[in-house]
Amino acid sequence: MNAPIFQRSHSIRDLAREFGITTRTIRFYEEAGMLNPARDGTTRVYSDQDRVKLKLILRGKRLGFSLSESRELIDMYEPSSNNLKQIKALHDKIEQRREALQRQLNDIRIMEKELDEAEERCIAAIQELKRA
Amino acid sequence: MNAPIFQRSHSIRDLAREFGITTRTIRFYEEAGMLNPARDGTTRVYSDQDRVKLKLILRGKRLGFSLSESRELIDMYEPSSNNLKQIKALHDKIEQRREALQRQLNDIRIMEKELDEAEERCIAAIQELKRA
DNA sequence: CTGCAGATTGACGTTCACGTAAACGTAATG
DNA sequence: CATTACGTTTACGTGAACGTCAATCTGCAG
Repeated sequence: MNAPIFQRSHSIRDLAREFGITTRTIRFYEEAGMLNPARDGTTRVYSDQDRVKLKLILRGKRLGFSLSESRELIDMYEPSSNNLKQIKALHDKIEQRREALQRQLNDIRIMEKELDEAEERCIAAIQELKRA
Repeated sequence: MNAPIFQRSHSIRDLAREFGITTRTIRFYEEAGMLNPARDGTTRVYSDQDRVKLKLILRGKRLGFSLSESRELIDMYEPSSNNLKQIKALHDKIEQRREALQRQLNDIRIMEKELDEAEERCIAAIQELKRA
């Protein structure tokens, strides 16, 4: 009767603990229409899919995306639409996101280089102080 | 009497135009203590160094850093301190930033992969609709 | 049954990152 | 000289992303 390795459902508290956020935050994402957990009575019950969505939102956040941008990302996982025009619009958004990521990647590379230089100056300053 | 290629000073409007932000934003960054432009009378005069700082702030923004985090990044460029302890603390922060960037880099890689998959599903859906 | 931990729904508060507007100075231009 | 363009400070407004608190409702251990 151990806990199953692959849980199919999670409580709001479990998810909050797992991702290091508060339950308020999770409920807020639901208010924003990004999560639709099932209910056991009034209590929210989160599926593995809900967990994945939450993960996507948080990763988006780490990358500096707004919640509505993250929602776009989530929507890309459900080509539920059967409207060609909508799907093409989605495809465009995917390309836009990809380009945004490329820009970020570039920023990161530049910033890493600059951190390297900053570190060198730092180390040099330490050496200088040691000799003085 | 042409404009010099390397300007030593810039007006607030020039910078705003160059970076696609408003003058209000630039003044706000000054309020936050991240820029200290010289003054010609009351008018702000920005040096090339100020311009670089602004660039750093905006790059930080694109990477999802808060303004105070960006300020930390800026501080790394001026090992003005001659206090060994402070320099070492700075060095630590540089390492922390580097690790944060690594996490971001990882997030980006994952997200790119997921965008690839989303695109595939998208294309598949389009094909499907074409045959129907 | 009692009590208490943990869930829920409002509703209001807060911080960040600016926007917006008012009131004013200054310099060039027609 | 009047207008236009740009600059300044001061102050209040705003949207996003939650925090906090109160009131209420479960479920269950003792």
